[in-house]
Amino acid sequence: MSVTDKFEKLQAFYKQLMPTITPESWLITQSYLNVRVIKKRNFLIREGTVCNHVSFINSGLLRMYYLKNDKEKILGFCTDNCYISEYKSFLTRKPAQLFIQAIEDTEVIETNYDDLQKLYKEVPEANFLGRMISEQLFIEMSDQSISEINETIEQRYNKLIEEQPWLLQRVPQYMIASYLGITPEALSRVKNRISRKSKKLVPVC
Amino acid sequence: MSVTDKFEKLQAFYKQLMPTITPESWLITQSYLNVRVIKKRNFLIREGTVCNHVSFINSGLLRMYYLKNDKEKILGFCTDNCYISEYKSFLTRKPAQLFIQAIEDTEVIETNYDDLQKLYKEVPEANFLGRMISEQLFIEMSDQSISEINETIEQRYNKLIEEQPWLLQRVPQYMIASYLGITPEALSRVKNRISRKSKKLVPVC
DNA sequence: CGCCGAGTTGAACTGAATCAAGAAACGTGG
DNA sequence: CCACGTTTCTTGATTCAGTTCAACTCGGCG
Repeated sequence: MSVTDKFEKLQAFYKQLMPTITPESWLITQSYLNVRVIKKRNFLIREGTVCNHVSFINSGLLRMYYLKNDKEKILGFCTDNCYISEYKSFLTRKPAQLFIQAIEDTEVIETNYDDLQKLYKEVPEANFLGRMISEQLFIEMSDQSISEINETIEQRYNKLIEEQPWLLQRVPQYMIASYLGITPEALSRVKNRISRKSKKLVPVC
Repeated sequence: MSVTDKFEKLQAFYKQLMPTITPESWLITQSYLNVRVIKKRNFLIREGTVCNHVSFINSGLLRMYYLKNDKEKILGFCTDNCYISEYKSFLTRKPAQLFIQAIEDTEVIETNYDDLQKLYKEVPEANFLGRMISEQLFIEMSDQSISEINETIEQRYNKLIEEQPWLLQRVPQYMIASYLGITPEALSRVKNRISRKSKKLVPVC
Protein backbone atom coordinates (compact mmCIF):
# COMPACT_ATOMS: atom_id res chain seq x y z
CA MET A 1 0.00 0.00 0.00
CA SER A 2 1.48 3.35 -0.99
CA VAL A 3 1.64 6.35 1.33
CA THR A 4 -1.04 8.08 -0.71
CA ASP A 5 -3.36 5.13 -0.23
CA LYS A 6 -2.86 5.30 3.49
CA PHE A 7 -4.04 8.91 3.54
CA GLU A 8 -6.93 8.20 1.21
CA LYS A 9 -9.63 7.97 3.86
CA LEU A 10 -8.36 11.01 5.69
CA GLN A 11 -8.26 13.01 2.49
CA ALA A 12 -11.84 12.05 1.74
CA PHE A 13 -12.72 13.15 5.27
CA TYR A 14 -10.98 16.49 4.82
CA LYS A 15 -12.53 17.12 1.43
CA GLN A 16 -15.94 16.53 2.92
CA LEU A 17 -15.33 19.05 5.70
CA MET A 18 -13.49 21.49 3.50
CA PRO A 19 -14.49 21.09 -0.15
CA THR A 20 -12.31 24.04 -1.11
CA ILE A 21 -9.03 22.63 0.15
CA THR A 22 -6.31 23.32 -2.44
CA PRO A 23 -3.95 20.59 -3.64
CA GLU A 24 -1.05 22.65 -2.24
CA SER A 25 -2.59 22.90 1.20
CA TRP A 26 -3.32 19.22 1.15
CA LEU A 27 0.29 18.46 0.26
CA ILE A 28 1.60 20.57 3.13
CA THR A 29 -0.94 19.07 5.48
CA GLN A 30 0.02 15.59 4.35
CA SER A 31 3.67 16.26 5.06
CA TYR A 32 2.74 16.59 8.73
CA LEU A 33 0.90 13.28 8.93
CA ASN A 34 2.30 9.99 10.18
CA VAL A 35 0.84 6.53 9.93
CA ARG A 36 1.14 4.35 13.00
CA VAL A 37 -0.05 0.85 13.77
CA ILE A 38 -1.12 -0.05 17.29
CA LYS A 39 -1.23 -3.76 17.98
CA LYS A 40 -4.12 -5.25 19.94
CA ARG A 41 -3.82 -4.55 23.67
CA ASN A 42 -1.27 -1.78 23.11
CA PHE A 43 -1.93 1.82 24.05
CA LEU A 44 -2.43 4.98 22.05
CA ILE A 45 -2.19 6.93 25.28
CA ARG A 46 -1.77 6.10 28.96
CA GLU A 47 -3.05 7.94 32.00
CA GLY A 48 -0.37 10.19 33.45
CA THR A 49 1.44 10.97 30.20
CA VAL A 50 0.89 14.07 28.11
CA CYS A 51 -1.03 13.33 24.94
CA ASN A 52 0.95 14.54 21.94
CA HIS A 53 -1.27 13.39 19.10
CA VAL A 54 -4.63 13.71 17.51
CA SER A 55 -5.25 10.51 15.58
CA PHE A 56 -7.55 9.65 12.73
CA ILE A 57 -8.53 5.98 12.69
CA ASN A 58 -7.98 4.31 9.32
CA SER A 59 -9.03 0.90 10.59
CA GLY A 60 -9.32 -0.96 13.84
CA LEU A 61 -11.05 -0.47 17.18
CA LEU A 62 -10.03 1.40 20.32
CA ARG A 63 -11.51 1.95 23.76
CA MET A 64 -11.19 4.91 26.12
CA TYR A 65 -11.29 4.20 29.84
CA TYR A 66 -10.10 5.37 33.21
CA LEU A 67 -9.24 3.57 36.41
CA LYS A 68 -11.52 4.03 39.38
CA ASN A 69 -10.53 2.14 42.46
CA ASP A 70 -8.38 -0.19 40.31
CA LYS A 71 -11.34 -1.02 38.12
CA GLU A 72 -11.70 0.00 34.51
CA LYS A 73 -14.56 2.30 33.56
CA ILE A 74 -14.99 2.47 29.80
CA LEU A 75 -16.19 5.80 28.42
CA GLY A 76 -16.48 4.79 24.80
CA PHE A 77 -15.25 2.97 21.72
CA CYS A 78 -13.94 4.41 18.46
CA THR A 79 -13.51 2.80 15.09
CA ASP A 80 -12.88 3.67 11.42
CA ASN A 81 -13.14 7.21 10.11
CA CYS A 82 -13.21 9.10 13.33
CA TYR A 83 -10.79 11.20 15.28
CA ILE A 84 -9.55 10.08 18.66
CA SER A 85 -7.34 11.74 21.25
CA GLU A 86 -7.07 12.45 24.94
CA TYR A 87 -7.88 15.89 23.69
CA LYS A 88 -8.03 17.69 27.00
CA SER A 89 -4.47 16.58 27.74
CA PHE A 90 -3.47 17.45 24.17
CA LEU A 91 -4.85 20.98 24.53
CA THR A 92 -3.75 21.74 28.06
CA ARG A 93 -0.40 19.93 27.88
CA LYS A 94 -1.20 18.28 31.19
CA PRO A 95 -1.12 14.54 32.00
CA ALA A 96 -3.92 12.47 30.52
CA GLN A 97 -6.62 11.12 32.80
CA LEU A 98 -7.60 8.37 30.38
CA PHE A 99 -6.19 5.30 28.72
CA ILE A 100 -6.80 4.67 25.05
CA GLN A 101 -6.13 1.07 24.11
CA ALA A 102 -6.44 -0.94 20.90
CA ILE A 103 -9.01 -3.73 21.10
CA GLU A 104 -8.04 -4.84 17.59
CA ASP A 105 -4.90 -4.10 15.57
CA THR A 106 -5.44 -0.48 14.62
CA GLU A 107 -3.99 1.86 12.02
CA VAL A 108 -4.11 5.58 12.72
CA ILE A 109 -2.93 8.74 11.01
CA GLU A 110 -1.36 10.94 13.63
CA THR A 111 -0.78 14.65 13.85
CA ASN A 112 1.75 15.72 16.40
CA TYR A 113 1.08 18.69 18.70
CA ASP A 114 4.03 20.82 17.60
CA ASP A 115 3.46 19.99 13.96
CA LEU A 116 -0.17 20.99 14.25
CA GLN A 117 0.78 24.35 15.74
CA LYS A 118 3.20 24.91 12.85
CA LEU A 119 0.55 23.82 10.38
CA TYR A 120 -1.90 26.34 11.82
CA LYS A 121 0.63 29.05 11.02
CA GLU A 122 1.67 27.81 7.58
CA VAL A 123 -1.71 26.89 6.18
CA PRO A 124 -4.49 29.34 7.05
CA GLU A 125 -7.11 26.73 6.21
CA ALA A 126 -5.71 24.57 8.97
CA ASN A 127 -7.40 26.73 11.59
CA PHE A 128 -10.66 25.86 9.97
CA LEU A 129 -9.62 22.24 10.05
CA GLY A 130 -8.56 22.49 13.68
CA ARG A 131 -11.98 23.86 14.47
CA MET A 132 -13.59 20.95 12.62
CA ILE A 133 -11.54 18.38 14.52
CA SER A 134 -12.35 20.10 17.77
CA GLU A 135 -16.04 20.16 16.96
CA GLN A 136 -15.97 16.52 15.87
CA LEU A 137 -14.33 15.44 19.11
CA PHE A 138 -16.82 17.54 21.05
CA ILE A 139 -19.77 15.79 19.44
CA GLU A 140 -18.28 12.35 20.11
CA MET A 141 -17.74 13.23 23.75
CA SER A 142 -21.27 14.65 24.14
CA ASP A 143 -22.71 11.44 22.80
CA GLN A 144 -20.76 9.48 25.36
CA SER A 145 -21.68 11.62 28.32
CA ILE A 146 -25.36 11.83 27.43
CA SER A 147 -25.61 8.07 26.87
CA GLU A 148 -26.74 7.53 30.42
CA ILE A 149 -29.89 9.49 29.61
CA ASN A 150 -31.60 6.16 29.01
CA GLU A 151 -33.36 5.10 32.12
CA THR A 152 -32.67 1.48 32.94
CA ILE A 153 -29.69 -0.67 32.08
CA GLU A 154 -32.03 -2.85 30.06
CA GLN A 155 -33.03 0.11 27.88
CA ARG A 156 -29.41 1.11 27.41
CA TYR A 157 -28.44 -2.41 26.42
CA ASN A 158 -31.31 -2.59 23.94
CA LYS A 159 -30.27 0.76 22.49
CA LEU A 160 -26.76 -0.60 22.08
CA ILE A 161 -28.11 -3.62 20.19
CA GLU A 162 -30.02 -1.30 17.87
CA GLU A 163 -27.43 1.38 17.29
CA GLN A 164 -24.07 -0.35 17.53
CA PRO A 165 -24.67 -4.07 17.05
CA TRP A 166 -21.13 -4.46 15.69
CA LEU A 167 -19.80 -3.59 19.16
CA LEU A 168 -21.36 -6.77 20.55
CA GLN A 169 -19.50 -8.81 17.94
CA ARG A 170 -16.13 -7.17 18.38
CA VAL A 171 -15.96 -6.37 22.09
CA PRO A 172 -15.91 -8.86 24.98
CA GLN A 173 -18.97 -8.70 27.15
CA TYR A 174 -17.17 -7.57 30.25
CA MET A 175 -16.17 -4.40 28.39
CA ILE A 176 -19.76 -3.81 27.31
CA ALA A 177 -20.71 -4.15 30.97
CA SER A 178 -18.11 -1.59 32.00
CA TYR A 179 -19.34 0.74 29.25
CA LEU A 180 -22.89 0.42 30.58
CA GLY A 181 -21.61 1.06 34.08
CA ILE A 182 -22.34 -2.32 35.66
CA THR A 183 -20.47 -5.53 36.53
CA PRO A 184 -20.21 -8.43 34.07
CA GLU A 185 -22.42 -10.48 36.38
CA ALA A 186 -25.14 -7.85 36.29
CA LEU A 187 -25.04 -7.67 32.49
CA SER A 188 -25.29 -11.43 32.27
CA ARG A 189 -28.47 -11.28 34.33
CA VAL A 190 -29.87 -8.41 32.25
CA LYS A 191 -29.39 -10.44 29.05
CA ASN A 192 -31.01 -13.40 30.74
CA ARG A 193 -34.01 -11.29 31.76
CA ILE A 194 -34.36 -9.91 28.23
CA SER A 195 -34.27 -13.33 26.60
CA ARG A 196 -36.76 -14.77 29.07
CA LYS A 197 -39.07 -11.85 28.30
CA SER A 198 -38.92 -12.42 24.56
CA LYS A 199 -39.60 -16.14 25.08
CA LYS A 200 -42.73 -15.22 27.00
CA LEU A 201 -43.90 -13.05 24.13
CA VAL A 202 -43.15 -15.67 21.45
CA PRO A 203 -43.51 -19.04 23.17
CA VAL A 204 -41.95 -21.91 21.24
CA CYS A 205 -44.29 -24.92 21.73
CA MET B 1 -23.13 51.01 31.43
CA SER B 2 -22.04 51.65 27.86
CA VAL B 3 -22.01 48.97 25.17
CA THR B 4 -18.22 48.94 25.23
CA ASP B 5 -18.24 48.29 28.95
CA LYS B 6 -20.51 45.33 28.43
CA PHE B 7 -18.03 43.77 26.03
CA GLU B 8 -15.10 44.56 28.26
CA LYS B 9 -14.73 41.13 29.83
CA LEU B 10 -15.17 39.37 26.53
CA GLN B 11 -12.57 41.57 24.89
CA ALA B 12 -10.12 40.79 27.66
CA PHE B 13 -10.89 37.12 27.09
CA TYR B 14 -10.29 37.42 23.34
CA LYS B 15 -7.09 39.38 23.79
CA GLN B 16 -5.77 36.68 26.06
CA LEU B 17 -6.51 33.97 23.51
CA MET B 18 -5.47 36.03 20.56
CA PRO B 19 -2.98 38.74 21.55
CA THR B 20 -2.61 39.78 17.91
CA ILE B 21 -6.25 40.63 17.28
CA THR B 22 -6.43 43.90 15.32
CA PRO B 23 -8.75 46.72 16.39
CA GLU B 24 -10.54 46.36 13.04
CA SER B 25 -11.21 42.66 13.55
CA TRP B 26 -12.41 43.34 17.05
CA LEU B 27 -14.81 46.00 15.76
CA ILE B 28 -16.27 43.62 13.19
CA THR B 29 -16.48 40.85 15.74
CA GLN B 30 -18.17 43.19 18.19
CA SER B 31 -20.79 44.12 15.63
CA TYR B 32 -21.97 40.51 15.74
CA LEU B 33 -22.34 40.36 19.50
CA ASN B 34 -25.52 40.83 21.49
CA VAL B 35 -25.99 41.29 25.20
CA ARG B 36 -28.88 39.42 26.78
CA VAL B 37 -30.12 39.18 30.33
CA ILE B 38 -31.68 35.93 31.54
CA LYS B 39 -33.72 36.27 34.71
CA LYS B 40 -33.45 33.66 37.46
CA ARG B 41 -35.35 30.48 36.56
CA ASN B 42 -35.52 31.42 32.88
CA PHE B 43 -33.85 29.36 30.17
CA LEU B 44 -30.94 29.97 27.84
CA ILE B 45 -31.91 26.84 25.96
CA ARG B 46 -34.58 24.17 26.31
CA GLU B 47 -34.47 20.53 25.35
CA GLY B 48 -36.06 19.95 21.97
CA THR B 49 -35.23 23.33 20.45
CA VAL B 50 -32.25 23.98 18.21
CA CYS B 51 -29.55 25.96 19.98
CA ASN B 52 -28.76 29.09 17.99
CA HIS B 53 -26.22 30.74 20.24
CA VAL B 54 -22.87 30.43 21.84
CA SER B 55 -22.89 32.62 24.94
CA PHE B 56 -20.15 34.17 26.99
CA ILE B 57 -21.18 34.74 30.62
CA ASN B 58 -20.53 38.27 31.85
CA SER B 59 -22.08 37.63 35.23
CA GLY B 60 -24.51 35.23 36.85
CA LEU B 61 -24.86 31.49 37.24
CA LEU B 62 -26.36 28.82 35.02
CA ARG B 63 -26.91 25.09 35.22
CA MET B 64 -27.01 22.46 32.47
CA TYR B 65 -29.28 19.48 33.01
CA TYR B 66 -31.37 16.89 31.25
CA LEU B 67 -34.54 15.07 32.20
CA LYS B 68 -34.33 11.38 32.94
CA ASN B 69 -37.59 9.76 33.88
CA ASP B 70 -39.01 13.22 34.73
CA LYS B 71 -36.16 13.87 37.11
CA GLU B 72 -33.48 16.45 36.58
CA LYS B 73 -29.89 15.31 36.21
CA ILE B 74 -27.49 18.24 36.44
CA LEU B 75 -24.33 17.94 34.35
CA GLY B 76 -22.66 21.13 35.49
CA PHE B 77 -22.73 24.77 36.45
CA CYS B 78 -21.22 27.76 34.66
CA THR B 79 -20.47 31.22 35.89
CA ASP B 80 -18.54 34.39 34.95
CA ASN B 81 -15.98 34.43 32.16
CA CYS B 82 -16.76 31.17 30.50
CA TYR B 83 -18.55 30.10 27.34
CA ILE B 84 -21.74 28.13 27.51
CA SER B 85 -23.90 26.55 24.84
CA GLU B 86 -25.74 23.36 23.98
CA TYR B 87 -22.88 23.12 21.55
CA LYS B 88 -23.72 19.77 20.02
CA SER B 89 -27.12 21.11 19.01
CA PHE B 90 -25.50 24.35 17.84
CA LEU B 91 -23.06 22.46 15.62
CA THR B 92 -25.38 19.79 14.25
CA ARG B 93 -28.46 22.04 13.99
CA LYS B 94 -30.47 19.31 15.69
CA PRO B 95 -32.71 19.65 18.76
CA ALA B 96 -30.93 20.13 22.06
CA GLN B 97 -30.91 17.32 24.59
CA LEU B 98 -30.21 19.62 27.51
CA PHE B 99 -31.75 22.50 29.37
CA ILE B 100 -29.62 25.48 30.36
CA GLN B 101 -31.29 27.55 33.05
CA ALA B 102 -30.31 30.63 35.04
CA ILE B 103 -29.92 30.00 38.77
CA GLU B 104 -29.25 33.70 39.29
CA ASP B 105 -30.01 36.68 37.05
CA THR B 106 -27.41 36.27 34.32
CA GLU B 107 -25.93 38.52 31.66
CA VAL B 108 -24.47 36.87 28.58
CA ILE B 109 -22.90 38.02 25.33
CA GLU B 110 -24.37 35.96 22.53
CA THR B 111 -23.14 35.06 19.09
CA ASN B 112 -25.79 33.83 16.74
CA TYR B 113 -25.15 30.77 14.53
CA ASP B 114 -25.63 32.50 11.17
CA ASP B 115 -23.67 35.53 12.30
CA LEU B 116 -20.81 33.33 13.42
CA GLN B 117 -20.69 31.61 10.02
CA LYS B 118 -20.58 35.02 8.36
CA LEU B 119 -17.90 36.15 10.78
CA TYR B 120 -15.77 33.11 9.94
CA LYS B 121 -15.83 34.25 6.32
CA GLU B 122 -15.30 37.96 6.91
CA VAL B 123 -12.61 37.80 9.56
CA PRO B 124 -9.96 35.14 8.98
CA GLU B 125 -8.91 35.31 12.63
CA ALA B 126 -12.41 34.22 13.59
CA ASN B 127 -11.59 30.65 12.59
CA PHE B 128 -8.86 30.72 15.13
CA LEU B 129 -11.31 32.10 17.61
CA GLY B 130 -13.90 29.47 16.71
CA ARG B 131 -11.29 26.84 17.39
CA MET B 132 -10.51 28.40 20.77
CA ILE B 133 -14.20 28.46 21.75
CA SER B 134 -14.59 24.88 20.62
CA GLU B 135 -11.55 23.80 22.59
CA GLN B 136 -12.72 25.73 25.65
CA LEU B 137 -16.13 24.06 25.58
CA PHE B 138 -14.46 20.69 25.10
CA ILE B 139 -12.35 21.13 28.21
CA GLU B 140 -15.34 22.21 30.28
CA MET B 141 -17.27 19.16 29.15
CA SER B 142 -14.36 16.77 29.83
CA ASP B 143 -14.12 18.10 33.35
CA GLN B 144 -17.77 17.39 33.87
CA SER B 145 -17.74 13.89 32.48
CA ILE B 146 -14.60 12.84 34.33
CA SER B 147 -15.88 14.20 37.64
CA GLU B 148 -17.25 10.80 38.58
CA ILE B 149 -13.70 9.49 38.69
CA ASN B 150 -13.73 10.08 42.43
CA GLU B 151 -14.70 6.94 44.19
CA THR B 152 -17.35 7.53 46.80
CA ILE B 153 -19.99 10.24 47.01
CA GLU B 154 -18.32 11.42 50.19
CA GLN B 155 -15.02 12.00 48.35
CA ARG B 156 -16.80 13.81 45.54
CA TYR B 157 -18.62 16.04 47.99
CA ASN B 158 -15.41 16.84 49.82
CA LYS B 159 -13.73 17.65 46.50
CA LEU B 160 -16.59 20.00 45.71
CA ILE B 161 -16.08 21.77 49.05
CA GLU B 162 -12.39 22.22 48.23
CA GLU B 163 -12.60 23.19 44.60
CA GLN B 164 -15.89 25.01 44.17
CA PRO B 165 -16.99 26.15 47.65
CA TRP B 166 -18.89 29.07 46.11
CA LEU B 167 -21.28 26.54 44.55
CA LEU B 168 -22.45 25.49 48.00
CA GLN B 169 -23.30 29.11 48.79
CA ARG B 170 -25.10 29.88 45.57
CA VAL B 171 -26.83 26.63 44.65
CA PRO B 172 -29.60 24.86 46.62
CA GLN B 173 -28.56 21.54 48.06
CA TYR B 174 -30.95 19.46 45.99
CA MET B 175 -29.12 20.69 42.89
CA ILE B 176 -25.77 19.75 44.38
CA ALA B 177 -27.26 16.32 45.05
CA SER B 178 -28.39 15.99 41.45
CA TYR B 179 -24.96 17.11 40.26
CA LEU B 180 -23.34 14.41 42.41
CA GLY B 181 -25.81 11.89 41.05
CA ILE B 182 -27.78 11.15 44.20
CA THR B 183 -31.06 12.16 45.81
CA PRO B 184 -31.32 15.13 48.19
CA GLU B 185 -32.05 12.67 51.01
CA ALA B 186 -28.85 10.78 50.32
CA LEU B 187 -26.77 13.97 50.29
CA SER B 188 -28.28 15.05 53.57
CA ARG B 189 -27.15 11.76 55.09
CA VAL B 190 -23.68 12.09 53.58
CA LYS B 191 -23.26 15.54 55.13
CA ASN B 192 -24.49 14.17 58.42
CA ARG B 193 -21.96 11.34 58.25
CA ILE B 194 -19.13 13.75 57.45
CA SER B 195 -19.96 16.11 60.32
CA ARG B 196 -20.29 13.23 62.79
CA LYS B 197 -16.87 12.02 61.66
CA SER B 198 -15.22 15.39 62.24
CA LYS B 199 -16.88 15.63 65.67
CA LYS B 200 -15.33 12.30 66.57
CA LEU B 201 -11.91 13.57 65.54
CA VAL B 202 -12.25 16.90 67.38
CA PRO B 203 -14.59 16.19 70.30
CA VAL B 204 -16.09 19.30 71.88
CA CYS B 205 -16.22 18.63 75.63
C1' DC C 1 -4.99 -33.33 28.71
C1' DG C 2 -5.19 -29.62 31.74
C1' DC C 3 -5.06 -24.69 32.00
C1' DC C 4 -7.06 -20.16 31.56
C1' DG C 5 -10.11 -16.45 30.60
C1' DA C 6 -14.93 -15.45 29.67
C1' DG C 7 -19.44 -16.06 30.84
C1' DT C 8 -23.23 -17.77 33.84
C1' DT C 9 -25.68 -18.65 38.11
C1' DG C 10 -26.67 -18.52 43.12
C1' DA C 11 -26.74 -16.41 47.85
C1' DA C 12 -25.80 -12.83 50.90
C1' DC C 13 -24.92 -8.08 51.38
C1' DT C 14 -25.12 -3.06 50.75
C1' DG C 15 -25.64 1.69 49.36
C1' DA C 16 -28.84 4.40 47.66
C1' DA C 17 -33.85 5.11 46.19
C1' DT C 18 -38.35 5.64 47.63
C1' DC C 19 -42.04 7.01 50.49
C1' DA C 20 -43.63 9.57 54.28
C1' DA C 21 -43.65 12.95 57.81
C1' DG C 22 -41.82 16.65 60.24
C1' DA C 23 -38.55 20.80 60.91
C1' DA C 24 -36.28 24.76 59.18
C1' DA C 25 -35.60 28.50 55.98
C1' DC C 26 -37.34 31.76 52.79
C1' DG C 27 -39.98 35.41 50.67
C1' DT C 28 -44.16 37.76 49.88
C1' DG C 29 -47.90 40.48 51.17
C1' DG C 30 -50.48 42.54 54.68
C1' DC D 1 -42.16 43.44 61.29
C1' DC D 2 -44.85 39.54 61.68
C1' DA D 3 -47.75 35.72 59.69
C1' DC D 4 -48.35 32.75 56.16
C1' DG D 5 -47.50 29.51 52.67
C1' DT D 6 -44.08 27.45 49.90
C1' DT D 7 -39.84 25.42 49.26
C1' DT D 8 -35.85 23.12 51.06
C1' DC D 9 -33.74 20.11 54.23
C1' DT D 10 -33.69 16.37 57.56
C1' DT D 11 -34.78 11.90 59.55
C1' DG D 12 -36.79 7.27 59.71
C1' DA D 13 -38.48 2.80 57.73
C1' DT D 14 -38.67 -0.02 53.90
C1' DT D 15 -37.35 -1.70 49.42
C1' DC D 16 -34.54 -2.78 45.59
C1' DA D 17 -31.01 -2.90 41.96
C1' DG D 18 -26.64 -4.02 41.61
C1' DT D 19 -22.17 -5.62 44.03
C1' DT D 20 -19.43 -9.06 45.88
C1' DC D 21 -17.82 -13.54 46.45
C1' DA D 22 -17.82 -18.18 45.18
C1' DA D 23 -18.75 -22.16 42.42
C1' DC D 24 -19.42 -24.05 38.04
C1' DT D 25 -19.58 -24.36 32.70
C1' DC D 26 -17.80 -23.76 28.32
C1' DG D 27 -14.51 -23.22 24.52
C1' DG D 28 -10.01 -22.33 22.91
C1' DC D 29 -5.12 -23.40 23.05
C1' DG D 30 -0.50 -24.62 24.71
